[in-house]
Parts: sequence; C-alpha cells; structure tokens
Amino acid sequence: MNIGQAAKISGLTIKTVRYYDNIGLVMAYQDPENQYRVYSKDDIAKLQFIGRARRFGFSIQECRELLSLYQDKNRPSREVKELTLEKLSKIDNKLDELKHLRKQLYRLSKSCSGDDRPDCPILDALASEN
Amino acid sequence: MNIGQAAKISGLTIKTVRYYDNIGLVMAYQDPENQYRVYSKDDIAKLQFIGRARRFGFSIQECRELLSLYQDKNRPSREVKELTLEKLSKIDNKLDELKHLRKQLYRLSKSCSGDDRPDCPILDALASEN
DNA sequence: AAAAAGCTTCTTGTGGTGGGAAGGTAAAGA
DNA sequence: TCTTTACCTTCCCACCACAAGAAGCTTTTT
Repeated sequence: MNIGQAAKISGLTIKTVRYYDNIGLVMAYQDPENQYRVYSKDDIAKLQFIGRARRFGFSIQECRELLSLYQDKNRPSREVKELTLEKLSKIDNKLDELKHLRKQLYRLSKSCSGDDRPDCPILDALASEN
Repeated sequence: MNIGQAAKISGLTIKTVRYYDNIGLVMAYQDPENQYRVYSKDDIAKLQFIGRARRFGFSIQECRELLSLYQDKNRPSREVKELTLEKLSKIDNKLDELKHLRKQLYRLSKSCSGDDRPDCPILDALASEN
C-alpha cells in the first residue's frame, strides 16, 4: 500500500506519515524500483496507534515508548500505566498554570472599563512593576 | 546602557533581548563605533512591559499590539480590553481541551491494573478504533 | 500520446528562545 | 603597560511536529 492510502486510512497527512518514517517511528519498506514507500497492515496499525496516542496528548517521544511497550507482548502493564500517570501529572501542572493565568487575566480585564476613554488599568498594570 | 544591564534590569536573558531587537519589537540604538546595542530608559520600560505581558501568556505578536496601544496615548481602552478578552477566550478553549484530555486519560489509567501481568487496557484502547 | 494524479527528495518556515563558536572591545588588576 | 577578565558582536545549529512548495520522477487515466 502506498503512502497516500496509508495516510487516508490512518487519518494522518502524507507529510506526517513521511515524517514518522524519517525519524524512524514507523519505517516503511521502500520499493527498490520506484523508491515508493510501501506500508503493510502492521504499519497501518502502528500509524493508527500513534494517531490516537497523539490525540491523547502524548508527545512523539512518548509515542515511541508506548509503541515499544505495545510491541513487547510480555511487558508488565505497570510500565504503561506509569507512563500514563506521568502524562496525567504533566497535564495537571499545565492546567494549574493555565488556571492561574486565567485568574490574573480575568482580574485585569475586569479592572478596565473598556470604553472610548484612553485610561486603561490593563496597560498600567503591564507598565508598572506591581 | 549596554545589553547586559538591560537584560538584568528587565529580567530577560541577553539572547531574548537581542531577539526582540532582531524582530523589531524593541529596537536599540546601535553605537556606530563598537556596534554595541545601547538601551535607553524608554527601551527598558518596553522590555519590562513585554516581559510582564509574556508572563501573562501573550504571544510576541500580541505583545506587539499591546505595545503599540501602550504607546498611543489616545487609543480607547476598549481596544486593549478587547485584546485581553480575546486572549482570555483562547485560554478558556485551551483549558477545555486540556480538561477533556485529562478526563480521557484518567479513565484510561483507571482501567489498567498496573501490575506485573502483560494485559493492558490502555494499549488496547490505543490499538483499537473505539 | 497526453494529461492528471501520485510519488520522491530537498529546502524553508513556524515560535521563542538556548547553546555555542569565533572574534572584536572595554574595564580592571599587576 | 600588559594581561586577564568580562562583555559585546554576528553567525549557525537545535528544539517540536509538522506544513508548504519546488523540481522532478512514475503510474494511472483519458
């Protein structure tokens, strides 16, 4: 199966699939005659797997780890769970950070009347060190 | 004032200050004798302004807009408030997205026993289309 | 036979810096 | 004064995860 079909089935773009080949994440067999990448059913499964993991917010590096765990039929499920919990904690940190930011920005926006007059507490806050 | 001092006072790194000069965000006067960047008090104020705006999550482009609003003494505060509210809504979107992701990942992690056995519902979920 | 679709590699760009090399300049100490 | 040290410059590469596009193949369709 050529790259176009592989991309369509896996729901990724051709560019992305080619990129995954380049970085050695999902390496396709390369037809020696025309240099076309050829994807097997197994490759397609990997691409779909990665697509889902990416949608779950895993980075490429994390996908690489998940994929190798996925292919190792005897690894303990503990390892997978650990990776997932780590990711969860990263997301929690990001959430806290964003919530804090939101609160600050919200307070700023509330302080400004937002009318035709030029005086603006938002800019004042950005301009002075408090 | 040279770039080292400017960076220290504004709380940015030298690299960052130089970058802001390169992209025309805060352009320093350049001493024709030794090519050193020279920063005025006004420049320092701008750097601090941008530093705070960045900490509030504004992008460089948004900082550029805020800065030009900041320097226009007659603009209506409405414009600044609009920019801030837009940013707030972007943050809200990001928050929703992250919360959704968290919920999904949490559910996944709960489903896995995380012990020495190899069967893992997390990987199963990533491998099949549901 | 010609046109259209699909594939290849290669280069460049994104955002916002950080790291480091190679080299010029300025300030401080011996 | 000489030397060391600190500071400054430009230039290039790296990051992440691709997207866009050029130039040139091959394959399929008309």
